Amino acid sequence: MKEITREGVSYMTIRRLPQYMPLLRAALDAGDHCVSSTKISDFFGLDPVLVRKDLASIGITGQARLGFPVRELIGGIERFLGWDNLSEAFVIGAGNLGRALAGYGGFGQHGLKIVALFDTDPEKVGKVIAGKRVTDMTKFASLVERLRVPIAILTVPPEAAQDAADAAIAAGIKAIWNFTPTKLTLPDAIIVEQVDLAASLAVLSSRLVSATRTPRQYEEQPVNDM
Amino acid sequence: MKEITREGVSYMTIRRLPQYMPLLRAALDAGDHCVSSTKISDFFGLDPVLVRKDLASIGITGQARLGFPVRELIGGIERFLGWDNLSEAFVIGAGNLGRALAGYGGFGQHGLKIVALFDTDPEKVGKVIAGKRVTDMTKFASLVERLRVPIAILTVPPEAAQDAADAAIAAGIKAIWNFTPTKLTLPDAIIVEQVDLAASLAVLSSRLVSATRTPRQYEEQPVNDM
DNA sequence: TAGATTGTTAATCGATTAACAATC
DNA sequence: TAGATTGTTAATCGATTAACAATC
Repeated sequence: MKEITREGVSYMTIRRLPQYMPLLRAALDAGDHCVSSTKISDFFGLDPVLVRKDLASIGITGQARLGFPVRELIGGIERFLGWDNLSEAFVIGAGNLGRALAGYGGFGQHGLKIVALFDTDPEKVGKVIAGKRVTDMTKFASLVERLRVPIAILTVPPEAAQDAADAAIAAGIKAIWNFTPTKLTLPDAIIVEQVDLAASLAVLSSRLVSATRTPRQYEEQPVNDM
Repeated sequence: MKEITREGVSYMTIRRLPQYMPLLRAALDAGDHCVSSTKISDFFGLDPVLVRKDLASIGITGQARLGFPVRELIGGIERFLGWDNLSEAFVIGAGNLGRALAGYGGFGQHGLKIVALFDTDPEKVGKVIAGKRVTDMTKFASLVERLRVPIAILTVPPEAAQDAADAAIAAGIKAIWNFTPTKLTLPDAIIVEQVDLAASLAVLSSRLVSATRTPRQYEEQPVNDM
């Protein structure tokens, strides 16, 4: 088992690594023992050197002439991302978005296990979504402590986001995956990952404007990457 | 009305611009005529020069000693992003995620108007979500053509994503906001913006691994930005 | 061996930060 | 005027790409 490096891995590399996984899993299913950086890069329109750099930066090496051993590659990426051990998460906010995330079956492959949803609305409390119970928010702190849940997924209305985040931190949550558009002010030690739909939409709509208002320009737009 | 530049605006700038908006709207509500780059940058932990560069790149200039006129600033950003004219969108896939997006009231401020949802499931067709009707997917093409809807928001199951995208393009859709984890293969002229939750989760979980497996490291992690 | 592929070192490119003059 | 703030030019930093030697 190779040593996984942790320092010196760039932000962009971390974002690309999970994208490699479906291709690698497909290769494994097809019975391939090795996969070349060229095969990976072709699929994503990347430079093969970039793929090798990504893999080298987490300590995975290939073999000249053969490529990278698929099984080790998958294991290495999973280990680097912490996807080899499931991390448990609570969803705060059992609206449509919270329920959509709770119902998504794919997070298991990404090392995430949603355990329960929380809400303040008595109408919602008690319901079960994809096998996960909607629990009253008053029980949040004690359950975080008892189950040592490290992650809160925030899907409350924007105006409730800061309070919910504060409550989560007070309860001992280590990381917040924030799906609300609210910018949170939290202690530095807390890990916050923002899902910024406004930014994503801005990229889309600014390209659309370029394409429609000045048709000739859209071929010169920066490539999709996010 | 100042001229808005379109070329030479970086990807990161485009992603930051919408984040400035809530602060600017708040300043406007508070009756401020001007806001300085320092005030904006403080709020986000950015360098004030970066804010000025962002604004300069879309052709907005400030006044020494005063800062930037709030009203012009808001107008300029909205115009650059195309948020001054509402773009209409169809949601394909009326599951929890599609319904969550259809029910979100904030897109109007971001120049997006969700007009209807589409699904193949007869159980869902006919229902109304936040005033938007769930329509049978068979009617998609004719409605895109009739209403000249430029944007499709893709919230179908992963395995249905490519087919749905192909259908959208065939119908005349110009841009796809893809919420599925499926990498789409589409003509170059089509604008695709990927909401990549796996990438976002990878950033979160790799930091969490660093923090828990090697506690001393987490202070040296790259800053939040997404 | 020959050739495909990796891994490393240097060059390029782009974005951010630093320094400082210009302005109101 | 003095001082806060902008805008520009240069320096730094980081990520990507190019060139090429090493390897199986």
